[in-house]
Amino acid sequence: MQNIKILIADDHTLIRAGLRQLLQGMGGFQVVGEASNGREALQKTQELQPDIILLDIAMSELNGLEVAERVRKEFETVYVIILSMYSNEEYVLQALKVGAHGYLLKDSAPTELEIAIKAVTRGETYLSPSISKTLVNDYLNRISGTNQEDKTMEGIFVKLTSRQREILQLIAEGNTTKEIAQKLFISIKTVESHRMKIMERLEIYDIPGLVRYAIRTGIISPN
Amino acid sequence: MQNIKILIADDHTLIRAGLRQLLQGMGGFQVVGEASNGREALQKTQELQPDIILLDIAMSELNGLEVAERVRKEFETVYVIILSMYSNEEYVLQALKVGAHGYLLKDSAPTELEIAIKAVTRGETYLSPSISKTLVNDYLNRISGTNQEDKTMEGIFVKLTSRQREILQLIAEGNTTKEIAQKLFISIKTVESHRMKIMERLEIYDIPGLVRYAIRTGIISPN
DNA sequence: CGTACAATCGGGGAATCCCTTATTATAATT
DNA sequence: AATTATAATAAGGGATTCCCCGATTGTACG
Repeated sequence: MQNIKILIADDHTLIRAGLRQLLQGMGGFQVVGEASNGREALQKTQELQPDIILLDIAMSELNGLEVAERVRKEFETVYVIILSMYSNEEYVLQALKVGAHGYLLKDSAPTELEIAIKAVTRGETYLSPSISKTLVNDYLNRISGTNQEDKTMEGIFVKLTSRQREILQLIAEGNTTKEIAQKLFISIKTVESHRMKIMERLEIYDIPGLVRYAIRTGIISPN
Repeated sequence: MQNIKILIADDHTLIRAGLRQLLQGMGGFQVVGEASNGREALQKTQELQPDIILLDIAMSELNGLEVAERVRKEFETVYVIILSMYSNEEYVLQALKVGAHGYLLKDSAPTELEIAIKAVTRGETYLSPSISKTLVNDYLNRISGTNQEDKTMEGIFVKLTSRQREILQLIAEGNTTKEIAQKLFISIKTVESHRMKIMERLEIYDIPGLVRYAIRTGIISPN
């Protein structure tokens, strides 16, 4: 069995060096190159023809998701694993959409990296276990169904109804349940009911989490 | 010459594993432990009595700068190196202010890490070369001159006490009052009291507002 | 016409929030 | 040394919210 050739793309030199050491310590892997930004990642993919690219999302020039998309189009034989700090649904969905083979959180055990690489080279798709299953299922259902315009990246707009978004925004803007009820001329109980539905949908069960979600998805700004 | 005992504190397991491999490959260093959040970093510092702590800034529970401040106060023999993605003026200044011995960008060569650790153990202060000299000189001038209250951190760091920032972070991360009380080993009533003081100081009287403030000022990220 | 789901509302108990007050310790000032 | 200020701790108590249950109505879709 030949070594698996790997290209590491991450903005941070120390992180790249660390990953390189980690992979070399595992055996069976050969780090054939490093890239310190997205554009370089594309160049080196062409030059070095690796089996696998490990792609950080937050890179200058061209972010990891962009790189993933182009690599998938231009180099069909290269497997792409996204390495991300975040389990944001938007990122994960976008990664799936552009055809990444793996999505691994930086908060993963080293062995998980090994497992992910091996799974991907067998043609499987690997996602970090902590990534919501329902999320992925939703996505898969959606794309397998009537396709049309891809509704994937409407982000929040597919997950919540209009009313729920309205209430989420009011919550994130600091209105209390009572205030929301008054503004919308509905009962406090109804607002509570909406809030709970929102929490279930998003799988976020605390108010600060809802606020952060609203900011991430652009429903409100932090200002 | 004995091995230098190192504690690594970073939210991300993969990054920690990478750094560990990197340091072990260098020789002369012994990674005696890892911490996956700020509070754990404090605990392990006490337990393991390392010579050096490598501290990421963006950590849950307690951010790296807070940890640095406390470690400097409580464990005078431990050297502190901040490992950061950013060369933000505010971060660097704050790091200097709380008495960190080093500030290293994650975008540094592996050898720089080695150099930094050795410099620091000799009692020197090490900063990544790309960090502006003028910045540091300005700071040093300011503190050596008429001291007064340090106006450096007009942002968050003058408005809140360390304890208050800690609690604000925990609130914004979605911990309930009870959870915070348990984590800090204090009464619920005390947490409530802190929260009210924070609200008065910031003139923000709702939790979503506090969360937005924490995001604006970089105490937490929206993710 | 049945199934699904959105939007509405209620009961009731647990938990939190909000306001006031208080004690102790430490830091700064005089 | 005495005073003042402020941080960190905590309790009491009433108002409010949260959370888990269920229920009704309307609408869209096959």
